[in-house]
Order: sequence, then C-alpha cells, then structure tokens
Amino acid sequence: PKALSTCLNLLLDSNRVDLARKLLLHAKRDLTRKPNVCVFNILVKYHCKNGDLDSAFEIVEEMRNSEFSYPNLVTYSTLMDGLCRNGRVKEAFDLFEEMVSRDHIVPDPLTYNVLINGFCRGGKPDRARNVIQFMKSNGCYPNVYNYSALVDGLCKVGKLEDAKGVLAEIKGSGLKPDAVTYTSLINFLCRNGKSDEAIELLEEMKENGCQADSVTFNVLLGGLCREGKFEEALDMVEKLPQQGVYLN
RNA sequence: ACGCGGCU
Repeated sequence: PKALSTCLNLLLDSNRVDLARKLLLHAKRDLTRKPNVCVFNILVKYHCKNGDLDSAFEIVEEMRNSEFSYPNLVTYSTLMDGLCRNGRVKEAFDLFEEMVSRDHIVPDPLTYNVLINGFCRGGKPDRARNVIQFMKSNGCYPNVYNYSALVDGLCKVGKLEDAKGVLAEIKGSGLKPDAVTYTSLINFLCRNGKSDEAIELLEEMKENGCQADSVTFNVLLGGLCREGKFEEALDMVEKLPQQGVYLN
C-alpha cells in the first residue's frame, strides 16, 4: 500500500488519471494489496482538487463500507478543505462536528486551520479569530500556521494594525513568527506603496532570527519596482546570493 | 505513503 500511495500520487500529479485508475483496480483485486486509508485519502484529495466534492464524498462512503479502512482525521481535514476552497465553509464546519460526534475523532491544529483559512478566504477574519478561540477552548493550542493564516486574512482585508497585533500575540505566546507570517505583512505593505515600511519589517524579521526566503524577496522586489525604485531593487537582487536566497 | 498558512 505504501508503494501504491506513492505511485498514485505521482500519476495523479502528472495527470495520468487513466493509469492511476488501472493501478487502483489491480490493487483492489489483489488481496495482499488492499487500498488502505492513505490510498483512499489520496483519492479524496484528488477529487477535492478538481472541485468534484460529490466524488470525494463517494470515496468516503466506500471507506466506510470497506473492511480495510475508515475515514480518519486526514480524510476529514481533506474534505473540509475541499469544501472551504469552494466557498462552502458552513458545510465544512458541519462536517467538523460530524467528525467529532459520529467518529469521535479529535481535531488537531491543522484541522482547525482549514476552517481558519476558509473564513479568511471569504474575507471574514473575525470568524477566523473565533476559530482560534474555539480551538483553545477545546484544549488545542494554535501553532504558527494558525496565526499566520489569521495574519494573512487580516492583511487581505486591509486590517494591518490588527495583523500586527496578532504578530505580537504570536511572540507573546512563545511561538516564533516565520517567513510566511512576515511575508503576508510585507505583501500588504508592498501592494499599498509602502515598500519603505516593508523593508523595515524585513529588518525586524532578521533581528528576530527569521530568514527571509525567495517569496519574501519576490514580494519586496515587486513592491520596489511598482514604486519605480529600480536601483534599490537591483541592489537587493545582487545581495541575494550572500543570504543563500535564489529566486525561482 | 495521505491533510493546512505567504508571491505567481
């Protein structure tokens, strides 16, 4: 089943769906190679990626009927993410509750993050904040992914000060903001003609021991160029190799 | 071997 999962992922990633189907049919016939949870989860994810949630739910039904696998936390998180990416956050939350009550599965920070991102994509970071409150009340501690998602959600609706507040909250809770956290803020500044403030943040992240990566610089370079600061941009590009950063 | 956050 391990080899099967790996092969399926490779085939689906390269869009060889026909071959993936054949492979799966063979595996189902072979008693020693029964598809396990991981294999099913890969299929669920594949259908979600195509926005075909009906098929994804069919796979889950198949899992429930199978002797060899049953929906687990990954299955639910994947499905919830598929729903959220299609704007169906309410249903994702219903599914979350079903997961807990019907299958007695305990959500982890990643599961909550799917909901946080669902709300943020919908331009409702306040709801996302409620999810963080909710997970805490369930004894689940938010990680940097959770907070970064919220920071980005706040930036996307222009609430820079609130986003900075969350940055402080991250530090206060003993977590370390990472390049993703900072890049969301830098991105907002760059898109609003504030590359100078963005560069201040870049300095701040360095002081906090956080290494900027290629996405951070991509964003910064875009901001500088948009403001016509081409010399500064070139200067920045020239200094990238010394920082071990290579643009893609 | 399977699920979540930043640019495109």
